Amino acid sequence: MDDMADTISEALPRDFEALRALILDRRESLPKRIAQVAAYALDNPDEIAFGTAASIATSAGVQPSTLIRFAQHLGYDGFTSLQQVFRERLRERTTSYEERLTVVRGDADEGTSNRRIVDGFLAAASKSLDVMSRNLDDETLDRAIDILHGAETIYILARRRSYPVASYIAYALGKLGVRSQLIESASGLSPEIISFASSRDAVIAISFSPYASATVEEARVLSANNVPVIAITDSAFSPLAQFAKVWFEVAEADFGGFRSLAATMALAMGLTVGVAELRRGRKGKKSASSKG
Amino acid sequence: MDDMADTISEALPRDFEALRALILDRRESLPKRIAQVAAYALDNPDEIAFGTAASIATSAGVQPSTLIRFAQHLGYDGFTSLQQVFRERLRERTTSYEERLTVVRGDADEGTSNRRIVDGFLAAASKSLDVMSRNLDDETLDRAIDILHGAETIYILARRRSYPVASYIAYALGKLGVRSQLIESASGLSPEIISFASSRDAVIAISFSPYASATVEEARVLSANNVPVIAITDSAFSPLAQFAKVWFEVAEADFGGFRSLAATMALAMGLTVGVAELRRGRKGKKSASSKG
DNA sequence: AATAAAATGAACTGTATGTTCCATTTTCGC
DNA sequence: GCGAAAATGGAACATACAGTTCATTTTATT
Repeated sequence: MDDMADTISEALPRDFEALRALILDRRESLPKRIAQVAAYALDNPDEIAFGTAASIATSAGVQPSTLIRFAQHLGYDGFTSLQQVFRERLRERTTSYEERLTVVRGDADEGTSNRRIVDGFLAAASKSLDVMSRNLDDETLDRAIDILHGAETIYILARRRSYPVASYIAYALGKLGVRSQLIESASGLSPEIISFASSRDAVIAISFSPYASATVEEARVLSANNVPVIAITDSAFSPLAQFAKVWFEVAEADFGGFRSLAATMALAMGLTVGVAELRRGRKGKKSASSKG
Repeated sequence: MDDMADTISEALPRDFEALRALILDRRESLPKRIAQVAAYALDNPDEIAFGTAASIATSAGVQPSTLIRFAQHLGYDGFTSLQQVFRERLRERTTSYEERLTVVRGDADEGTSNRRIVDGFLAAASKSLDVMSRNLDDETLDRAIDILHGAETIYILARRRSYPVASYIAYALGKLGVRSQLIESASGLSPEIISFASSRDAVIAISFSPYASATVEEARVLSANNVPVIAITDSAFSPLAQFAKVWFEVAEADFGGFRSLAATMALAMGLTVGVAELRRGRKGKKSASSKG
């Protein structure tokens, strides 16, 4: 049955993704120490890429020889060949914008000055996404979506710089069939509209320093009327953070005095689609069911 | 005068950026072969990070010993210490989103399903920025900004999904002291407002498939009245591309049917600030002067 | 043009590294 | 519970590597 060293024609992985899949696939059947190395490898791919067999073995808590055995178990002829895959991964990783902007061979003038401006905004956006990806708390997100899920109408509060996000949320919610009401600064009807909101509704309030007074005031009123407030803001000292039931701290990078909206947008879309998803599959009401 | 090996107290670079600056700084004064290595190093940092002294020397077309001399010229005590800097660079490079989404230890369940949705939007945004960074043409950008620079009033045309971008442009232009007029779908006044536009003005029209008929129609009318149109759209087949004086092709990645706006936003900000910059320093009218 | 100084090429060397080997322990089948 | 097979630890081994050295060439100085 077992055709060990014979017909290993299953082309052994040359790229990291395939290797990772292979390891996860065989995880169950690996010997204890080998599995220990496998786990370490997937958790510390950079270490494998850069370290020496001895140093890796030490920090993984095994003997160097186990590393070779691990590689051979997977079909590689030694640790070195396996290490190549981990190095390739770093090679192929796309360059970050910050780097692309500075790591140009010539002293400075790469592209026109206009290009440099756009690059600056691209870099700011990229950085913001990065920070968001690291800092976003799963539980906060779940609580926010849970609250929005139960709301009859979702009110959206934002002015000035935050307004584009609000308008996008309103548009997306509309497309997804979720009832929402955008509070615009233009219309003087804000007080009337707000007075309709009840505890069965919910509010998404978006505001960054310097906080638009209208947004803050309206959020305060709504909160006082027991309408749950989800706030997207930039610090714990934000007035919105005080009376929000759930609040997100979003740190947007800026360029030339204009802060990015990329991370806020992504979060907004996540909230929107998250709510819609939950409403669609009403059966699994609270617990977020894992779909495909 | 020259205090060579004596007082090298100028802390030698431990991070790549500083090293790069150091190399560029001394570029002129380096011996031929050393300079050859320096150029190769900045062009192929990944090779330096992973290769052996011998392999690098071969592909750089020098002797291995030259690599050591290069390192020592910069103040490092050997090739290995220099190589550490190149390796650190790869280590610190933030993981891309696509990777972060797939390279998770467990089979699938990293974070909640809501988290996965937000991650999806973050990844889409990141990808969009990446594509934009690669495809944006400097000349197109310069021409667009040049046209907008000469405009008395900038009209902004966008509906539905593109509307948030338009509202952000309007906000930013306002803050920067550039006269602009946002054409909203809500107000039935569009035709009247549009009729005021002349060839001394300009239009930014934003529309993606399926193109909002109002945007297309209004852009057509304006173009017919000799108002120059800058279009931001998604393909050469877009109706906007036909009568636009300058048009940008923006490929936004999507997640769950909702396309990102990150790249469009960055471009929009670039246009906005680019125009404002140009207007501020009116002296250097056409050629983009290098400031600071 | 002659001399000194710097730079370069190429072989050599000590060391650090991956790998192999074998004794010991653990796991599994009967 | 016994025996076989697999897995593991640890030391010995071979080699591939960075770094050194020295002869040669190139560049600068007088």
